[in-house]
Amino acid sequence: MSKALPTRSENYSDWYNELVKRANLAENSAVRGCMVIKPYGYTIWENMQRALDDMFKETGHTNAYFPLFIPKSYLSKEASHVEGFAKECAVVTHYRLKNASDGSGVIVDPDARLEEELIVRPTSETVIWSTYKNWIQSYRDLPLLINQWANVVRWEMRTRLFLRTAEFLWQEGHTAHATQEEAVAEAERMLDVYADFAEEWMALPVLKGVKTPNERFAGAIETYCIEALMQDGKALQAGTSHFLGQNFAKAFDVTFQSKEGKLEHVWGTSWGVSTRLMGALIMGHSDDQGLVLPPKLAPVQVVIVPIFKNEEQLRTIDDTVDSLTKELRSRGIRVKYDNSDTNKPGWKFAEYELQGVPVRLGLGMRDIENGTIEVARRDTRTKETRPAEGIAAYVADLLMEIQQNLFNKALAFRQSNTHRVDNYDDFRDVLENKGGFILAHWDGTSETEEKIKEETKATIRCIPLGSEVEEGTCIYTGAPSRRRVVFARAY
RNA sequence: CGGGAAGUAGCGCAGCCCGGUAGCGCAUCUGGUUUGGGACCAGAGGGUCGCAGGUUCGAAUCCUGUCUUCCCGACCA
Repeated sequence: MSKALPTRSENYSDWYNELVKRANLAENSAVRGCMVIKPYGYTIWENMQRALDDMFKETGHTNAYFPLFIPKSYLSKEASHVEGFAKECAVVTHYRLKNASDGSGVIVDPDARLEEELIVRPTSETVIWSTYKNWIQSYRDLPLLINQWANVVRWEMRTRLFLRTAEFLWQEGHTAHATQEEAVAEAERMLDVYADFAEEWMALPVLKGVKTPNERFAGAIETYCIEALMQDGKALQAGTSHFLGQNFAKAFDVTFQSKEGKLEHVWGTSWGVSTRLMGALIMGHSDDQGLVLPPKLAPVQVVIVPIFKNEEQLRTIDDTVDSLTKELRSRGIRVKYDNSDTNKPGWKFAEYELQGVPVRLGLGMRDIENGTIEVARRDTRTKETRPAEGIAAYVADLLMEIQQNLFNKALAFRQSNTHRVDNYDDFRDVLENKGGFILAHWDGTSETEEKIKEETKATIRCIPLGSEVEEGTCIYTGAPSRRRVVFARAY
């Protein structure tokens, strides 16, 4: 690995791409639009999965698994749903290969055409609702609260590591309820779960809101979302939760008998977050030295680097570190002791910074003599020498402080990059020169939304939940408006 | 699918205009000196120059075709 990353200010895209590769998170695969997630990156994803999964369990959900392939006829049962996904589906048409008669290699056997094509799932509503039809008969079967961890495929034209890939990993929850109120409450509850996860684990503040009809999930009545702000001033949709109404229940004829004995269609929700969260995590905190990870998600929370001139010194340091490591581990801290002699300390310092390890402890003969230890924190890039006595407790506190500090920094960044704007000129000016979230009045029509998007590339990220009513006029048409919505350019 | 650019060692690139049998940096291996912020010296290994044709005594270099990748658009979590 050679020297410095591109800087964020020079070229944000280059910086991001290089960072993802150099920090060993992921790389492009030879397979079109697909990504290889490397062990280090995958470990972060696993940490996210574990935390999310616990939250799903706490809210009463269980995991299950549904097929990768969706018969074409399933996908087309809900009209707006298929329309939304039709343009990005991978389709299986054959089930066998054979040797070419001219010996040129293997070809698709034309005799092995499938009677009905199979779609590689872009999302699983259709297979799942076709299954739910058999699982639900009575109100006693409800609510049905299921989540699946899976991969999905969307044939994207242009891809970017973690943010947009042809195949990605995600979780998708699919629930069925007896009443509309309960389903809406579920969609809102899961949005809260996502927001809590983003803020408490990823240390990223998010805006909660609902999408405009234009941006709504294909087949949903209402799409809730969380939106995060990246360091280049662009928005990133970090998670969505959909109230599906009875759309899928009707399309797949999923009914139940109520207490009163009436046959009714169930009410549905679906919600998901993907490996895109990795992109949000990277873009949200990292700097020109590399990745910055919140301690709660970091595969390694503390790295210990010995500084030694010979074998004998190393053995002395090893002994000291051994008890320190045990003490840290007993507090549940993930520790790595890198006493390899293949790289010098300076190289290790730079490398672990690149990988975003929150805390680094440096220990040499000087420290052993003085009873000290060097503590370096990744978030502020500051170092201090502290007494070795009580260092484990200090580090445990420091990790929590770093977690909080990252959130505070991200929140302060979002606040200073959120602008209230009252006319179109200012709107364009802020968009071009500052970026960030723009709070502006909108007349509520799709036409206006489309025009603004065409002219500025900015989209309505969300209509914030719980925002106060404020009389105003649309920045584009001047028509009356009763609340501000959030505009931004987005990933 | 439109508009650009690029395919040469594991990675990043030069060489191409003006044909003469392939080079640099990083990485790797060996030996030595080093080790508190990305060490240094010496040596070594590694490439049918994307692929297929053509021109030529001779092609990484010129011509034709083709494939792939990347960037900018259309599409999207």
